[in-house]
Formats: sequence, structure tokens, C-alpha cells
Amino acid sequence: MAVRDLDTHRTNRVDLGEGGLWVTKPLSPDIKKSSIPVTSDTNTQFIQQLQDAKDLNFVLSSHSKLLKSGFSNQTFPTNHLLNAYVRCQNMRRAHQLFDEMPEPNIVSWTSLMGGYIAAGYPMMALSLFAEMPKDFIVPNAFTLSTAINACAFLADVNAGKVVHAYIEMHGYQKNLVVCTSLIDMYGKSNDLVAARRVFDSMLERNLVSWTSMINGYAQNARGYDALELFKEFNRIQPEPPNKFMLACVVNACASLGRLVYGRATHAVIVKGGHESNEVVACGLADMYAKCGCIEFSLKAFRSIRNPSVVPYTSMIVSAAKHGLGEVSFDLFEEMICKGIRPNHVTFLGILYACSHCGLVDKGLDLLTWMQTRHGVVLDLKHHTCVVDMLGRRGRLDEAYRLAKSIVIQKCHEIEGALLWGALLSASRLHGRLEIAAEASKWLVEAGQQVDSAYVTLSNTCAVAGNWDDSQRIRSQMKHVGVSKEPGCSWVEVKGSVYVFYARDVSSCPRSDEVLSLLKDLGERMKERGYVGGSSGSVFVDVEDEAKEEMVSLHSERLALGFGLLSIPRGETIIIMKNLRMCRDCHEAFKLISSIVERDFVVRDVNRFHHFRNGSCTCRDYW
DNA sequence: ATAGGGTTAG
Repeated sequence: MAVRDLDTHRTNRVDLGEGGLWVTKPLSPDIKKSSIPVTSDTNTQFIQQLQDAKDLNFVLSSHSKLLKSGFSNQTFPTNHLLNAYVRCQNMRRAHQLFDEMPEPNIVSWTSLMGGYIAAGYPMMALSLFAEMPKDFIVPNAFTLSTAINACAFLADVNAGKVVHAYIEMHGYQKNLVVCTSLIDMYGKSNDLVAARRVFDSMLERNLVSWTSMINGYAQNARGYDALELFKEFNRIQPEPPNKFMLACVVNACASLGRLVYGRATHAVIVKGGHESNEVVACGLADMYAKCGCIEFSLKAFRSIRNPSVVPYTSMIVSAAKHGLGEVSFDLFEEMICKGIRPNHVTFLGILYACSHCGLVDKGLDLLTWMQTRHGVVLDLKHHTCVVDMLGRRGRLDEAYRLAKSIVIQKCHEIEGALLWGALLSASRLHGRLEIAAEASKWLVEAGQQVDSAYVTLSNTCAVAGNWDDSQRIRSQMKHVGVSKEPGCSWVEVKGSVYVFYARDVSSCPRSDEVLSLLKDLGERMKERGYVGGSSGSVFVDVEDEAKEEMVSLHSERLALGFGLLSIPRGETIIIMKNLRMCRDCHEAFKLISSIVERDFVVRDVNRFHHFRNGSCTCRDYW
């Protein structure tokens, strides 16, 4: 599955504004006549002024000056004007100017490509690149790294390989920047072998190339490789890491859920004086939250002077994950008061908060409000959140109706699988077999999450007491050759990671204690008013269960994102995913830590790279 | 004159 979010790059945007890109309109009427004539003496001055111009009005008046000066057919000054339009992100005018140039050169082409990427239209950059040979324009290193950058935004490894081949053929494979773009592109296309091959082939490297490679690992859920490379960087390179690199390293720690590494990185950040950087601090807040330390997370967030929409959104989600819905809503209100405009991710975050705090109606109100007041166009991901929100609370019919009403295109099946997957888990949670069957059918047909679709359907049958079907589905899995990775959970105690498998009896020597604690926690939850759901645990006692996903049928806990508690007989263990840190879990942690320290062997944690948003938990008092 | 790296959901 693609780790990266492509939507943020607006790859599918076709609306180019102002009547469309290809509709050329005469620009002259908009350009004010200037009384100051431009002579060849003032040409240099003209260029100097344009070099850092970001104001469109200034650029427009410069344009009219250029027209009057009679130099408008010259490539050099016109390229400066073109760049100024690009800097203003006015691609319509930039492209118009480009079209009017008698002799655009490689710089004109490259600038225009770069502008399109910055404006969110990487496809346009690639079409320009493809058109260049027709005009007998030969790409240079600047053009090639720009083209690779467009492929990176699209995560289009095939296009990237074509450009890569050109690079090799024309001897640009020694160029530092070109290589760095290649590493970035392969990393974002999830081809780490190719990325590493480029990295290893480089004769010289700088901070940017190291960062690109480290980030390649971090973005592909290979946190340990990222940290390993960071260590190597520190060993080999004399210069200290900068904020870019450290932001990537913190991200790697977050994805591993390994507090010890996160804290060590935090120390490096403080030492280097990068703590005040917003992106770094936001990464730290995210890391602490994912490592289970919401207090530190909030502290890191509060250290940001004027948080932008990204840290606010991040913190809203983190608080919600820890069950602090009120904090999420307070943060949301706070950002609105400060005049910070929520974006589409913020709305996902706030829906996520409603979903995980059981506030369905509030979530639905917000949904209407965001459409009417903020003009947000709902996309697949928002709908997935809503399906999840309704489903968790048992409003399965509404969730189902919504899911059915959404048309999922072939190219969005990965995202679509999240929607149907959410519906499937909700069906299992509430024992809605017929919906579970349809959802898993969708997933199997789309070829998405097939293994868990089977297992979840089988478990739904078990919840409904339909043991025969449950078994039948398992046999079917064997028959069609589908198997699932063993479900596991892990916890970090004093810097070591302990891994627990579902139904791995040998790994829980004190299961009686654990089970009685779980039962006790369940009781206390009920006392707090969490109703519904069977509080008993149900298992499918088949041989392969050890390889199955964790089954947890403490449904209310699941429903509230409270943390999975898992399976007895095989007598398990504790899952601390999304646990509410602030309440009873303290006690659970203590027990677990005493058990693991005395009786457990550290497992091979490297196997668990692929758990991207590790929810392993740890506190300092351990 | 034009090129490369970082944070947020599921």
C-alpha cells in the first residue's frame, strides 16, 4: 500500500482557474501603461527588481515596462519575468508569456516546469518535458532534476525510470542534485532498492542527499533502516544534522513507536538549536503522541510559537487518539479563533476525534457545517471517517447506506478499501454478518486487504455464533492460498521491545493475572457508562489462530478506540493500541512491565518495521 | 536566469 498521501499533491486536479489553462486570453488590457521607458541601461536594474518580486501587481507593471522597452523579444529579460510570474504562482500568465516568446530556451522551459510542479500540476511539467524535443530543446541537469521531481510528486516510478534512463545515457548520473532527486523520487514511489542503488553510486553526498535517503526509509515504514543510516551519517560526515534531517529522523522514531530513539533524537535537536522550528517541533509532538506520551506531545506542541494549521491538525488527532476528545475540540476552537483556516486534513482530524470519542451527532453536525460554512468538498477520505464514526457506534445501516452511495473509481481502490475495511470492522464489532459479507466481498474482488477481509469475516461469523461458517471461511482461505501475518502487539519497557502474539501461550506466563486485570478494566468501563457489546471474549479455536489477527470483542473498547485487549485461550496478552493513557491504564502498564521484565525474552523487533504507526506505549516511570 | 530534502488522517 502506498504510504504516501498523493492527494496532497492534487494530482488529479484539472481545474486550472481563470477559464482554463489552454484558453489564451489577451493580457494587454490588464497591464497598466507605464510612463517610465526602459532603456538598455535600465535593463540590469529591471532584472534586479524582478529577481525577488513576489507581488503580482509589481510583476504586471514590469511586464508592461518590458513591452514598451522593445526588449520583450529578448529571451534573457523575459525569462526573469517568467520566473516572477512563477513565483507569484500565476501559471496562466507564465504560460501565456512563454507562448509569446519568439525563442524560449532551456531556462524558460525548466522554469515553467518548476512552476507547474509548485502549483500542484506535476502532469503539466511532464507534458512540457515530453514536448521539448519537438522544439529541439536539449534538457540540462536542471531540467532533469525538475522532471524527476514531477515524477516524485506523482509517485510515478515508470515515468521516473524513463527519465532516469535518459540521465544515464547523457552522463548526468554524476550530478549531485540529479541523484538526490532520483533518491527522493524512488523513495516516494516505494522503490527503496532503486533509491539505495542511486545513493550508493554517488561519488559525493551532502546533507540533502543523506536526508532524502533517510526519509525514503522513514516514509516507507522502515524506521530501523532510517535510524541506521542516520547513525552512519553521524559517523562518517563531519557536519551536524540540520532541521530537515532531524525532522525525518523524528518521523522515523514516531513510525517505530520507540520512545528511546525519539528522546535521543530530541536531545540532538535541542543540542543543535532546532527545537523552535515548527516542523521539527510538530514532528516531536507527533512522535511523543505515537509513543504514548501525550503530555510530552502537548508540551512540544505548546512550544511552537504560532502554530500553523499543520501542528494544530496533528495535535487534534493525537489528542483524539489518546481519548482526549475535549482537548481536540478546544484546539479546534482555538485555531478558528486565531483565524487559522482549517484545511481538508483538519476536518478529517476533527471527524476522527468525533469518531473515536463516540460523538456521532456532533460529527454529523460538523460535517454539514464544514460544507456550508467552509465550502469543503467532501472526498472519499471524509466519507471513510463518517462510515467509521457511524459504524463504531453501531449505526451500521447508515454507515452501509453511505458506503453504498459512494462510487469508487478503479484508480482509488486503495482508498476505497479503507472505507469498506472500516465498514467491515464495524460489522464485526456489532455482529452484522450480512454487511460484513458484502464488505469483504468488495475487498476480495478489489484485491485489497484480502487476508484480513477473510479473517474478519470469519471472526464476524464467530461473534454471531455461526461457528460452521467461521470454520468454512478458514478452510476456504487455505484452499485459495490466502494466509495472514501473525497478529502481534508490542510494548517498550526500559528501552527494550517485547512482542506478543495472538494466542501465543508460551509468551504469557502470568496470564491469570493479566486476564483478571482485563476483566477488571472491563468492569470499570461499564461503571463509567459504556454500555452494549458483549464483554466476554470470543475465540475461534482453530489451529491457525496463532497466525490470525488479534480478536478483541470487548466491543465498547473498540468502539471508543479505547485500546484492544486481546484474546484468552490462547491466553493472551495486552494490546495497548489507542489506550487511554490517563486513566486505568497506568495499572495495566505496571503489571505488563513487571511481567515482561521478569519473564520475557526480547524478540526480533526488526521484523516489525512494517507497523508504521506503532502504538507501542511507554512512560518514563517505567 | 532555471534544479534536490522536513511536519498532519486512515
